[in-house]
Amino acid sequence: MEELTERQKLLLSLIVHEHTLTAKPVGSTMLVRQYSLPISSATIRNEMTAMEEMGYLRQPHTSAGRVPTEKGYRFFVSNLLQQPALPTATRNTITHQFYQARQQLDEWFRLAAAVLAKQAQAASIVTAPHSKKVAFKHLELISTRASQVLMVLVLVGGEIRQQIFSLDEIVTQQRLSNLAAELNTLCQNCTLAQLEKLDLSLDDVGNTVMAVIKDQMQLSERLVTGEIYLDGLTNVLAEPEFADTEQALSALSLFEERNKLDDLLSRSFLGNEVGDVQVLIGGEGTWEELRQCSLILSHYGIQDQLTGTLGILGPMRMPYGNAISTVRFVANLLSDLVAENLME
Amino acid sequence: MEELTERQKLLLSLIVHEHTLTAKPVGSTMLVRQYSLPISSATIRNEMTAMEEMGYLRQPHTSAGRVPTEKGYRFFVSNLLQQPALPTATRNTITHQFYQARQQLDEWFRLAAAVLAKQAQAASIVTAPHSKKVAFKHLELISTRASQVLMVLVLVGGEIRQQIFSLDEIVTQQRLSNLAAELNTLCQNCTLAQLEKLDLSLDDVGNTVMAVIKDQMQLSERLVTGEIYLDGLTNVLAEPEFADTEQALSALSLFEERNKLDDLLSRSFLGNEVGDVQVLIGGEGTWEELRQCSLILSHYGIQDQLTGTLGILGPMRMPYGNAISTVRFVANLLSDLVAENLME
DNA sequence: ATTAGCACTCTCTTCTTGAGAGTGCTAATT
DNA sequence: AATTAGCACTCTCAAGAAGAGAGTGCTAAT
Repeated sequence: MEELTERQKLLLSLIVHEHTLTAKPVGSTMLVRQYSLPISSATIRNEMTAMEEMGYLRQPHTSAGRVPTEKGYRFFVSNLLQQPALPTATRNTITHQFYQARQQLDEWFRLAAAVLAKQAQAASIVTAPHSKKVAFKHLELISTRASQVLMVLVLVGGEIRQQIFSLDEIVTQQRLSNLAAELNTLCQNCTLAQLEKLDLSLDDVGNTVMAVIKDQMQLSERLVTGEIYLDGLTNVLAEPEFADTEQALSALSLFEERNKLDDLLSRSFLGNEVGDVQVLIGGEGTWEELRQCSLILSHYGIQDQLTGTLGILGPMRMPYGNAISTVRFVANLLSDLVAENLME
Repeated sequence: MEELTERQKLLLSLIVHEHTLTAKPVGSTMLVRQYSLPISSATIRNEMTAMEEMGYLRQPHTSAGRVPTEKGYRFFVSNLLQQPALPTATRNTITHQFYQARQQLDEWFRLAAAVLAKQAQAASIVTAPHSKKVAFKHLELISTRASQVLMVLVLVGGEIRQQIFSLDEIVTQQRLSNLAAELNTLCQNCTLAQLEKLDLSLDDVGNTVMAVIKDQMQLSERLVTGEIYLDGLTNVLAEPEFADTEQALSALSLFEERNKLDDLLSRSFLGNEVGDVQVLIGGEGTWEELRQCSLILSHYGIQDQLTGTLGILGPMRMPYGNAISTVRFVANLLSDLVAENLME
C-alpha cells in the first residue's frame, strides 16, 4: 500500500482537527481559509481524492466535504498525534482530589470515573481491580440473630465479599469468632484449589462456613472484572452525533448490560499490558453498537496479579490527544495507589 | 372547587389510558370510536372544555386533542386508578430471582433495580438500606504490608465500610487481631455519641484505630442514603417524549449527580412511611428537570431503623397501575429480606 | 506539479399547499 | 336542560418547490 506524503499527513491532521471542532464535513476552501495554507483549494481537492482512494477519508455524499474514516483516525492516532502531557495544574487538581478521598477504596474508583468523565467530557468506566488468582486473605463471621450469620470475606487484593447464611444450630458470637480466627490462620493466602486440598477436620459449623467461603471464591474466580463504576453517561447525549436517540441508545446500552460490557473488557485484555493505552475506533468491526464511537482503554494495577480497567467512551470524533493523556494519567495514578495500598 | 361528575371521571380515565398508549393528544371523535361510547363526540367536547377549565386537561395547541395535565394525572392516580395486583406468574418469577441471588446483600439491590427497570420499562433506582442511628457492630483489622492496615467496619444494619490507613509503627497481625477483638467487645452496638463518652484507655495504635472508626461512622451518619443502584436508564431514551435528546439529558442528569439525587430522595422521605408508595408527577413544581417525568417511590425496610428507597422514573405518560404495583411489590419484598436478614 | 475557472451536485432552509384531525359554536332535537 | 348534528375554522404534519451555499471534479493554463 502506498505511503502518505508529508503534505497528506498534514492535511489529515488538519481535517481531523477541524472535524473534531465542528462535527461537520471539512471542505477544501474552508481548510485553506481557516489555516491560511500556502496551497490552493484545488490542490487540496486533488490530495483529498487521493486520500479518499486510499481509504483515509470519506464523503458523506457527493459534493460534501470529507470526513476521516476509521482508518484515517487510526492512522492519525498512531502516527500523527502528539500527546501533550496533561497541564501541571490539571494533574495537581486531580491528584489532590484523590488525596482528599481519604483511603476509601470505593471512593477511589468512583472518583476516577468522575475525573475521566469530567476531563474528557465523555462517558467513563472504571472497574475495581480484580485478581485472576483469587486467594483467601481474611474472614469475619458475625452473628446477626438466632442461627443467622453475616460473613465478610476479604480476598487478597482487597476485594470484599459478603454473604448472609443460616446454620443448622444456634451458635454464639464467641464460637464464631474462634472459628474465624482458626480459619484465618489455616487458610491464609490460600487459593481455591489449595483450599480444596486442605484437610481441615472441622465440625459441622466449620464445614458449612467453608462451603460458603469456597462458594464465594468460586464466584469471584468466574468474574472477569471487579465492581464497575460508570459516570458521565449524559455527556454522550450532548454530542451532536447522538442527537438521534437511536444512536445514543445503542451506544449506552452497551454500558448497561453487564455481560456485554464484560465481554468487551475481557477481549480488550488480550495481549495488553498494564499501562498501555488502547484506542478502539468505531467498534473495530466487532461491536456493531460502537460503530459511531471510540473507546480509549487502559489497564492499571500490577500486571498478572491485580488489575482493573478504565477508559472512556465518546464519539469517533473525539479529542484523542486529551483523552489519551487523561486515561494514561489516571491509569498510572490508580496503579500507584494499588501498588502502595493493596499489595503485600 | 367543583367536583367531577361520574361521566367526567370515566372520560378522564379513558383519556389517560388512550394517551399512555399513543403518546398523542386524544380527540373526541377518536374516543367515541375507540371505546364505542354511547354519547356523541359533541358531548365529549363539551365535557372536555369543562374539564379543561377545571384544570384536568390541556390542549397542546388550539384545535388539537386533549392531554391530561399534572393535576389530571394526580386525580387519576388518587381516585380512579384501580391497582391490579401483579399477576401471580410475575410475582413468582421475581421472587424466584431473589431466591437465586443467594444471600449476597449487594446482589439484592442490583437485582431489585433490574427487576424494576425491566418490569416497568423505565429507569429505576434502589438505595441500599441505611440507618439513621449509626452503630458499631463489628471491626476487622487486616495488616496489608509494613505499617499499613485495612480496616473493615461493619455497622448495625449490615453496612460495610472499609478504609486503608497507616500506623506510626509496624504491628503484627496478631496484635491487630487482639485489638480488634477487644474493641469488638467494648464497642458492641455503640453509637458514635456513646463511643465518644467511652473511656477506653488504649495505647497509641488503639487510639489511631478508634479515630479512624469514629471518622467512618461520622461519614456514615452524614449520608442520607446507602449505596445507590441504577438501572434501565436507556429505557427512558426509548420513549417518544425523549426523542429530543435535550429532554432526556435533563431527566437523566438528575440520576447522575449524586447530590441532586440525595436531595430528591431525602425530601421524599418527609412524612412518608415504609410501604407507602408515593407518586411524584411532573416534578411537582419543585424539580424543573422532572417537568416531563413521573417518579414512583417507596421506602422499604424497618421504619425509623433501617430504611432504603426504591422507585422508578418514567415519562409522565406512564402505565401507573403496573408501575405502582411493581414498586409496591418489590418494596415489600426487600422489606421482608431486610427484616429477616439484617435485623437483630 | 499546481492552480484558476466553471459547470454541476447535493444539502439545508424556507415557503407553499393540501390533507387530516380536531375544535367551538349554533341551532335543532330529545 | 341535556344532548347532538352540522359546519366553519384552526392548527399540524407531510410533501413538494425553489433558491442559497458549500463543495466537488474536471479541463486547460501556468
